[in-house]
Amino acid sequence: MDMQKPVRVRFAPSPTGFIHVGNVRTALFNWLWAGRLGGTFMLRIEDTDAERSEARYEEQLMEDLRWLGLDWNEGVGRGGDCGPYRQSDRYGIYREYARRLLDEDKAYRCFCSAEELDAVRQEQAAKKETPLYSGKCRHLPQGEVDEKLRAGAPFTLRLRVRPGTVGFDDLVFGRVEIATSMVSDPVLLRSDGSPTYNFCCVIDDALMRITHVIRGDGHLPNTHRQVLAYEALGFAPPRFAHLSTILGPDGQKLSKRHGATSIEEFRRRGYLPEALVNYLALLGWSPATDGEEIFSADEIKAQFDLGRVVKSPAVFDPAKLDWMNRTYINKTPGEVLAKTARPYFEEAGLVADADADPDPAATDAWLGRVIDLVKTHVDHLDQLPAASGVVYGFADAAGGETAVPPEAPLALEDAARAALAPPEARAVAEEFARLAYGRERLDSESYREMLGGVKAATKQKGRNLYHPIRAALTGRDSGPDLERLIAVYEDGARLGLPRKVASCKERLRAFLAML
RNA sequence: GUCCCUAUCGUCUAGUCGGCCUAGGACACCGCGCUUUCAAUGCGGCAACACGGGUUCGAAUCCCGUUGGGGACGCCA
Repeated sequence: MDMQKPVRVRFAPSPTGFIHVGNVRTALFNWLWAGRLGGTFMLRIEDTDAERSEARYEEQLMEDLRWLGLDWNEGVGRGGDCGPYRQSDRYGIYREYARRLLDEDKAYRCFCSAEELDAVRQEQAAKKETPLYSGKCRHLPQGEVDEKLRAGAPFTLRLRVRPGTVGFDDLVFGRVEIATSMVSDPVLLRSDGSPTYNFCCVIDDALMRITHVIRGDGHLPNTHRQVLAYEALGFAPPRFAHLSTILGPDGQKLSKRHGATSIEEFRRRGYLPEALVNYLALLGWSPATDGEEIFSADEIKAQFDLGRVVKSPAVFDPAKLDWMNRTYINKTPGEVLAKTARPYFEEAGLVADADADPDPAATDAWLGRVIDLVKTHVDHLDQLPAASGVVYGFADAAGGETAVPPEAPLALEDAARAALAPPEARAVAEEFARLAYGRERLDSESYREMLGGVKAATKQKGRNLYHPIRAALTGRDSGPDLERLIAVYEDGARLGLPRKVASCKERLRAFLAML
């Protein structure tokens, strides 16, 4: 265990589906550990399950990692001197080691059929016994083996598990030790000659000089088998660190029915990668200092310590993720958010597709101001178009995902109508409108001047002054700061957007006519 | 069934050698303040050591048991 050795860790997913938050947290902890210690973070693809592995999942998974900023510096897509990094490209290597184990009698051929083994297991289960391999083929006389081979009988290769105990010192769970009598002789090679996970994993981690295996705690029992395999192969085992499972709010393993779980889905819904990374890092790990929880990836990297990872499973809390995402959204300037948020506005028909937009830069700049106005109301970016109703003029689809009416007229909400009902309120609104109509150009500065004019003419102030103006201008009785909103209305009106943004004068005329 | 792991507020967690813990922080929730309004924000509140035995002058912290939760027992990974 010399700590001088450069740290090498790997993330080794199977491309059998969309990658979910649990896997990503594993990748993240590997990435953080490598980053903290200035080591190598490798991506290896475990596609020995030919049935379920698909190339598109591999693509997706790499895209997800890149999006999150979990860049790997060796492995699939990056190369390196320990390749190939896809297990399906390494079968020759596994065969070679299997041969060696067989020659050294550390492994043996098992001629039991899958059906046979299954029957035995069922029998054992029925008798309430621990289902274990009987060891039937462990000591087959050589003559019998030769005979079966001559007859072309299919066989698997099993590791000969030694008596005694196996154990290892897990970086998060501590010493874990069991009697080898509790572990069946693991199958190394299937009857079709393909290698199994436990075998590939050991050979790859050894050959790729992995120093720390950081993975889900579902592998904890596998680790015993793997340690035995390391022994048989004559390799020194790496350090292990097992991460507890992430559960859904009901305490069950996180799955699709808990809502969004795939990274792809979080991205689609407008979660920021830095928020997801921050949240996931705090699931099972915490910094040594109490208090602050908002950290950049680099800040986390600087403090990350496997020794501070908790052993018990953590429940994924969407509400806290939302809070964190909100925090990041509010920290990020609208003009920056506009780049990632624009597609949501395009989809809602509020801005033209970028390639059909005569001046996309102007649109983005304006969109950034809209976003700054309404972003404190959203949990994730895909809610932005609906939250922008106050600018576009449609009635707020409260909670509605993308319910943005394309051609609806300006909507005067009941609360705004009520706010304008008293004669004094109406007088304020009309005086404001009169001043606005008389002006060529409206902006934040002229708004302040007009406000003074209305104040002088109507003798109203405070709420009685602002509220009617807000209602007559926005059709609502609450919303963002008027001074900034007015400029956004005016500039939006000049932009020629697919869904026209009404100017202040147009709004005043329309709303006052509705009373 | 057998084996392994695990157990602090509703949730994420701090608590690293037992005393500094009348158990701290964050999310959620509730209240108050700020603000023309809403949101944001600031302040405050509610809320936990699963249970039972030990060991000890002293236990959330150590030991045993009970209960709850998770996992494994595959020619899946």
